[in-house]
Amino acid sequence: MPIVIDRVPDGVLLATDAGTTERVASAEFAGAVARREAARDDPPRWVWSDTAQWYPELLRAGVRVERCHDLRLVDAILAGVDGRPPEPALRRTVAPVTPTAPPGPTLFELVAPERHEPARAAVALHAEQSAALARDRGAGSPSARDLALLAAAESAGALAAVEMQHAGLPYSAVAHDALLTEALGARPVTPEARPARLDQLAKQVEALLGAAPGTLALDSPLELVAALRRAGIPADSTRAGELRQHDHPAIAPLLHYKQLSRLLAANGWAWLDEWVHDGRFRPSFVPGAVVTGRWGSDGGGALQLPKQIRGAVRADPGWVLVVADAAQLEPRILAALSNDSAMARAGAGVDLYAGMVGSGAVDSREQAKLGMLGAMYGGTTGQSARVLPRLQRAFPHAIRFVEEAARAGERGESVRTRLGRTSPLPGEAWRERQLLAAAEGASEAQRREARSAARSWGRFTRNFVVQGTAAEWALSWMAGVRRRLWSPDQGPLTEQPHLVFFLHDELMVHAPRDRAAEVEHALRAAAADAGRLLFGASPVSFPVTVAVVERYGEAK
DNA sequence: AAGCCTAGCGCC
DNA sequence: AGGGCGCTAGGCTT
Repeated sequence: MPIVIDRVPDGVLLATDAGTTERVASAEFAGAVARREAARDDPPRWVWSDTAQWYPELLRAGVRVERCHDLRLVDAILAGVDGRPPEPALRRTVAPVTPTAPPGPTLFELVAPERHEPARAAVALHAEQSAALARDRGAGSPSARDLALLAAAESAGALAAVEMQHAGLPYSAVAHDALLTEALGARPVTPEARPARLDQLAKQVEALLGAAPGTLALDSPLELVAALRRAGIPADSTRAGELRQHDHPAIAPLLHYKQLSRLLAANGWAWLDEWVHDGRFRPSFVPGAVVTGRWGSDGGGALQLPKQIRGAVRADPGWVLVVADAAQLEPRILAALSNDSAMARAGAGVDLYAGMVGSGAVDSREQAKLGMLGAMYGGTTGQSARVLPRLQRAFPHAIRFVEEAARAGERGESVRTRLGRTSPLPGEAWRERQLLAAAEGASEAQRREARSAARSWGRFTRNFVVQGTAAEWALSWMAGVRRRLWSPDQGPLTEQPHLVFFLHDELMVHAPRDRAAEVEHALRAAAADAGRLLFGASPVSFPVTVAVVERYGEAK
């Protein structure tokens, strides 16, 4: 649903081509918009179907959008709250536009001027959504204020995602290549050939397992397990964790092979060729991809950039990377959600886990971390389960909160994040199973399976409230950082401090060195803002660690 | 050839 | 019997 801009009575700018039959070239359009934007004191909020669809082209034309309302993303949230399917008109029919793609059809050519239905639908949807965001849904439902905040944060995230793709993460292909060469040997002439170091390790493993050179497909788990067994290693799988349990001379080189093979397959030269150009890594980010509200990615693997290669992420000369990480975000979120004052006190410093040790609740930082992760994920075994009783005594409100979220899921109910994002309900098969198991004459096996499925859904809802609220905090943080860095008068986005990376609880800003302190302040201040936005006067703090570095690998 | 699944491992 | 993802390779089905 493309774009003409118009004022609507509440001061919102609406993206619609209703009433306009003129064909306008997009550059011309963008220029007109830019002038109009610059003349305003009160920044407009653009309303459009899909930020990822429309914003890249505007950015390329030099137009930055400060605020928007993403109909598709907001509708998905509201649909979840109201338990209805998402609006079909907002289904994505065209792939999102690559920020660096050569200009395709202009915005106006994408919809013939004689067909205004999509635009009219956009107007109607926006009216509906505005009403829905303001509607009181009764006790226990998210407030209009919270949903509006969530809509704004989600939409701001969508803008930031496009801007990050547009700017790209500064990345040294030379450094990456050097790193690969150091680990694997020189780049083979053909992509199928095994680099020297990898080949050497493969032959070593074959020899140690008693196989002839070139006869063992190390990348095939089935073949490898068989070969291990033939060599007297009682392996059930080829997972690194299991292999380490076995004592055999072939294990060490095999683990090394697997590590290098992984590096080559996931982030080797092919990856470099595909994703790094002109000194920038431009992965895709997908806001709202995960039901909890976390972002996803669909190309480039932005959210899985291995620590091993982060040294290749390098600021431009004279610039720095300001890398900020929200310290122990999820347990802090839980402390705030549950109003657990003991946990809030433990989190008064920068290290919540150390604070838990200091309060005497647990013996070690490692124990604190494992225990909290287990509590938030629903772990029932190992060390995390052993620590749980102590956590329960020390932080009863926090533990009760996640337990109640788990029980709700086990009953087949939905749960909500702080701002109201609602978990999906289990499917029909799940319900059927629970009913059958509860009926008279159900077999022991049926009851056991139903119980297991219920527990599993409970682990999902248990985690949903924490992971989802953490995602809301992170979106609010990002939106705040973006707002604080915003200055449309100072030229293009990439000539001033700008966001380049986001990783669930971590933000990175690429900035001229002499502006690093200002950026650091923005990152810290926005984090404090985010805490207040979500939790008001809660005593829980949300400290961020900030590193000003030239290479991402130096942070942390 | 394309699509789907699993194994395994990378990130949080 | 620990939550959420994406990606690759192998291996199967269509």
